[in-house]
Amino acid sequence: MSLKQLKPTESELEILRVLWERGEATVRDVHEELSKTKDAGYTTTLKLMQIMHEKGMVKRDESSKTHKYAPLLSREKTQKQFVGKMIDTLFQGSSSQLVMQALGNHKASKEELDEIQKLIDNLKQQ
Amino acid sequence: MSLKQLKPTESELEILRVLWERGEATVRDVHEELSKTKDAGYTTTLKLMQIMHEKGMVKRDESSKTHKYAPLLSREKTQKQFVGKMIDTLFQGSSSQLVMQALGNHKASKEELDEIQKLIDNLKQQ
DNA sequence: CATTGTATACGACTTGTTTCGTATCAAAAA
DNA sequence: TTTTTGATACGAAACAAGTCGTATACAATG
Repeated sequence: MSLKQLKPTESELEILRVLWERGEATVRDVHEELSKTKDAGYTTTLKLMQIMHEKGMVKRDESSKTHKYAPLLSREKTQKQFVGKMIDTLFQGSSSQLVMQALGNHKASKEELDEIQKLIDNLKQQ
Repeated sequence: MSLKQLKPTESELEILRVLWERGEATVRDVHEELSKTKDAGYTTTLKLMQIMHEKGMVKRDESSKTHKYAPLLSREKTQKQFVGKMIDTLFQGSSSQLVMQALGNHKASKEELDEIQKLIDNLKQQ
């Protein structure tokens, strides 16, 4: 029953994105942030966050009237989970194919490329 | 109304995976392949593939009693779609972060690493 | 104290996905 | 020709996600 297999939905990921960024946020914080790109009512966001709380994805500080939410899933674990799944179903198990896709279609700065190169050098040494 | 915005579900991706691999397959082919890792009845797979046909995700050759299905979404386009989405929602828009994640957690062979290195060299030149 | 504004709780509706039972059809086997 | 086998079609149930209306609580303000 660990957190490992909790798989956030699309909307839950959007909320988590905000929580990861801020560390902690109220429903209104999150809702305002999401409103920039999406239009759903306040109670929709509220309900979603309540459900996430039930599922154990976020923790809730109820000490004041206005609850504060914080993520329980780490960004890293979640990234790992999704990347793994994606490599399996979409890239025939080959991480390098995913890498080529990502680098080929989405620009990265010279600095980022340098960093990746460093990582590759490291991996090759082992 | 292009194919661009068709977003395959989890189950649809599994079916597409088989179709991409084989180029063309019957419902039974697909179902047998999926049975290895999943247990759902034959008619479930059938229905799913019929719906995919309605949605325009696959084409269907009905010239013989046993229909043959083939993908209409390309693997590349679909990969691109999902990778893009993922970079946005999970990697703050940074492709290199996704790359680091993928390389860090999932082994790649020396040959693959070489290939990636070549790609990076190319990208740097521009 | 009454009103207003801002919260949470909760139930219910809508839409989409997955599942499967059953009907039907056609070709191959008996 | 009758039966059996293997295929598609189709409807409906089960489930899940997302949406929102409304009830209710409470504190700040008038």
